[in-house]
Amino acid sequence: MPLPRPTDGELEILRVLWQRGPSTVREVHDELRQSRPLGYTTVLKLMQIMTEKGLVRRDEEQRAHVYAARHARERTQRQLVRDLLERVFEGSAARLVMHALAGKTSTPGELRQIRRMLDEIEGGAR
Amino acid sequence: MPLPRPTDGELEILRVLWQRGPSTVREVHDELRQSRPLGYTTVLKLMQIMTEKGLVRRDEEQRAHVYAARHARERTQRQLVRDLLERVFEGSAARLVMHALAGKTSTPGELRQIRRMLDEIEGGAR
DNA sequence: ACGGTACTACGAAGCCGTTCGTATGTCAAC
DNA sequence: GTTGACATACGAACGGCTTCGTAGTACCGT
Repeated sequence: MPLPRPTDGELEILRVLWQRGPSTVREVHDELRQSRPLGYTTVLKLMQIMTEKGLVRRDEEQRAHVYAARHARERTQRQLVRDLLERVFEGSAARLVMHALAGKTSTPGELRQIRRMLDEIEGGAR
Repeated sequence: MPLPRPTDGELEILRVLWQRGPSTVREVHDELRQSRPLGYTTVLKLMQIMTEKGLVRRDEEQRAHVYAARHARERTQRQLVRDLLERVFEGSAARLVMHALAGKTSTPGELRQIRRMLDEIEGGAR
């Protein structure tokens, strides 16, 4: 069973977990509520489903269960980029990269980092 | 009304329309059927919904209506990249780029093209 | 003219994602 | 012990996506 692509709502929760580390439903809810109104049990239910799907792990030691993202942010990001690549760019990473660079301004430091990455790729292939 | 993010099924159809140009339901269906079993009316219904949403345009001159993607592939790609950027990368284009480059091997020509793009960006900022 | 073929339109079912209300359980403090 | 605060579990409603069956209609060949 390949881990499923997180839905929009699930991604919101994962973002909080990645940023905060292991958290209770209340903590996640408090966080999310700051950007939009949202019932407590809504978050609870969602996180229960995410547990079933294997997107998060649940520690039931305490009365208030503690949830943690099952996979590191980087791994999930990589999965989603790969997914977009296949569905929309027919595998051409370069086209995706160019859209990303064109659409959003990056800092000089980031650009330098990308160049370094290109160097590594070309160096390794040689 | 901002144009909605295409669903997975809609994206499949858009890919065919971008590749083939304006097409009838039958032509799209014939194409899609080669990768997976799929009823004719399923494709029809989906394309009707896409028309309502404004994702495609429909020419009803002929008995078999001719559908065309409303927006060029590049524009939709840009939209989806931007969307992923906000939802998953919190706006950091560089992080997205690096995942894209790391995950999939690119050809030397593509890599050169990316470098040229970096040059343009830095040149413009100076 | 008739029969078959091909097309559109429509409705409905099934599943999933999101949302919330309610029921139930636990714990601490008074 | 009773009450209040707070937790989980669960069911249900609602909408959206996907799928298909059926009905109606236009066209073409014989």
